[in-house]
Amino acid sequence: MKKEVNDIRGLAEVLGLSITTVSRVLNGKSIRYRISATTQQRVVQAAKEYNYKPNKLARGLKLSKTDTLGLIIPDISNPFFADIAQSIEKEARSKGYSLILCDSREDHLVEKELIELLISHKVEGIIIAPMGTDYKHIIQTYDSGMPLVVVDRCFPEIGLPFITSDNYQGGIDAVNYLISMGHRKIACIQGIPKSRPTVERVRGYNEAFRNNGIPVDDSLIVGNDYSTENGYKQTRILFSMEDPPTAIFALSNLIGLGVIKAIDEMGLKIPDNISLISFDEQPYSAFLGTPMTTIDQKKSEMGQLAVDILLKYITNKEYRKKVVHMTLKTNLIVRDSVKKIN
Amino acid sequence: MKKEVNDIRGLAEVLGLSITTVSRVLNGKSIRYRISATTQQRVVQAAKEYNYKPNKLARGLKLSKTDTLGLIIPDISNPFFADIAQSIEKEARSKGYSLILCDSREDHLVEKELIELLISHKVEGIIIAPMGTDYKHIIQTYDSGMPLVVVDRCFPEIGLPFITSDNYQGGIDAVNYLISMGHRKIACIQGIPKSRPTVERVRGYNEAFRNNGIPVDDSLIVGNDYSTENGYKQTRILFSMEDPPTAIFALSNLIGLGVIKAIDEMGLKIPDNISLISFDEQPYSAFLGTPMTTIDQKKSEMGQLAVDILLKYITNKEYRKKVVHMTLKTNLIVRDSVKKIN
DNA sequence: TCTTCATGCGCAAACGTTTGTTCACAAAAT
DNA sequence: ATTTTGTGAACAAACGTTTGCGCATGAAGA
Repeated sequence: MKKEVNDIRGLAEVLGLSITTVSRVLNGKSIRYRISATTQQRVVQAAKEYNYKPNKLARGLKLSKTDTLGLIIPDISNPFFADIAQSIEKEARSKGYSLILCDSREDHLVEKELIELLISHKVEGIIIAPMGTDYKHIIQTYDSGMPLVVVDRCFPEIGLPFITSDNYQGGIDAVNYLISMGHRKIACIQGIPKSRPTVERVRGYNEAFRNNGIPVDDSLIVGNDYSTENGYKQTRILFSMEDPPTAIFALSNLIGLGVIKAIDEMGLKIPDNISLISFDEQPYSAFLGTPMTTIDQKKSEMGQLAVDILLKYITNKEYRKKVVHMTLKTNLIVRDSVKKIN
Repeated sequence: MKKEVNDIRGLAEVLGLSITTVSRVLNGKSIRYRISATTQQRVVQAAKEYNYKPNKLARGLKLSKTDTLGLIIPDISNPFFADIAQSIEKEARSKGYSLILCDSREDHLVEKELIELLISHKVEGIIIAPMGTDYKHIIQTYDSGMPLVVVDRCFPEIGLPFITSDNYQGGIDAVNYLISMGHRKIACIQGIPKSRPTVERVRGYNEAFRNNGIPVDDSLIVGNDYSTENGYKQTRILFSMEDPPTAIFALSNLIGLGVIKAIDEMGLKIPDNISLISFDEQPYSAFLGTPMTTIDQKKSEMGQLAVDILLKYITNKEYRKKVVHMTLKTNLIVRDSVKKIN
């Protein structure tokens, strides 16, 4: 039976060479250090044979290079973020990086701790989809020199690199469409109120009304987070009004699901009794009770670009001065959940 | 401005103490090494003040303790696995562990490489939802001493710890229900044919027929992976037969979605033209065109238990001799996608 | 024959921790 | 006055790598 080799030392021993030489060959520095061709081949061969893989801890300690990125997501069970996470993982690994996954559960304190956790893990960079209401901890991390890019819930007012959807235009498109279908009394169920996607989508909502010369009723802008529960609750409340809206603009796929649940429970029908349009397309969107009209986001592009930019920051110190702000087009997918009225 | 402290050395310097003493205090070994109470307080205070966090690489190298677990998932964009991943992340972190997330994309070769990657990262244990067709690489890793637990796609025939659903009973329940609703010609669209969940669910399918004294038509057991595409394609094929089935048993939520898509495209209705029951409940299941009857799995329990068991393996060498095999009850959720016939 | 040079490889320090052992000092015991 | 004891803290090695520098050896040039 072959000797167990877990060390570079072990490998060096079976080869009768020094650790130094083995390391050099394995790191492709043979020419630079004039290692003979035969030695080179022997080392490579033995490394394969004994399945030697360098210890990433030791390597990371020595080189300050851990081949690891950190990812902080507010809720991985939300398919929107699961999709982003998947594309990030794929892109990262294809570039030789592993991913430490953290789920902040939309908790600000947890988010702070997770950043520190990632730092102590010596990740080379961080991709974060933050809660989106506060950025002190994030900018502080960024300013300390940690390569970092924000996805989805960005902060355009400060110098943090981000990549997100064009939520403003998405909001305009959604509401324009509703208005073009004759709707005037349109409720908007928000995500986290101060988070950028919500702010922008609401801004689009307002802008669409203004463009069409219709006054906005602020009392129809309700809700406070991206969850199904919020969608459900707010819909029930909206329909407890004497004159409920004719349409709802749900600011996330989860909210949309909550709206449907409430509508369902009340024995009402989409779009007969209420029209619905929801942000974020999902595989099931087309197969819901009423196929849903949605605003699609380029999730996999978002993840991929986030990694590419982050990697540029990591490898190119000069590039780090550029603060990349990137906005991805959204796409209105018309189905059956909006009724033409009047 | 305060001096920057990234080192234990830096911290020791500002304190005028040796590295040794600082380390001991921070690791709670003050009594054992007779560090005075005042020194103790000074150290703790300074550590907080300078926000010192030990370098996990150095610590891991020295202690062979990385506080890191590896997770390999075949497809994180599949909400079934996203849910499991979420509960795993939560449970792991609550126990002080971080998670390296890997997505094997149902690719056997990738899966092998990912295991080696995790090993070189010196994770303390691995949770893997494998492709489920081959286990050589997995058992080899396990035998080498790496704590490991398999979730979902297990291999009961070999000595690998696992935790999965009672897919056999789930299959029986589903088909029993269909039969009780008068169905006899029931198609089964499989996941990966040799993977355990599929094998067991199909076994349940057969058993239910036998129990009811009905012969099984093997030609109705079709399909070859857990994807939406598979569900779609097989449904189209099934309906190209002269005498199509009256019901379909879809062996995953993704397959179920594919079935719906095909039915939809053909202008047919669930359950009028075809009944459907699908494995794995999802938040949207209740709100589909026809609210879907499903077999629910205890996903978060699965994740949580996987971590708990893995941690026992890690911390308790004795426990490692026990090979835990755990099976979680499934639950039939009846909705409207199955019609009573005859 | 003696110096110079190219070739091929190894020594040892360093990365940031932890920890067995040792050391210095003062107080107590002899 | 000397030894013992107790107290508090530091020295240095080790974890598995990488790498600047140095050290042999033999061939070529003087």
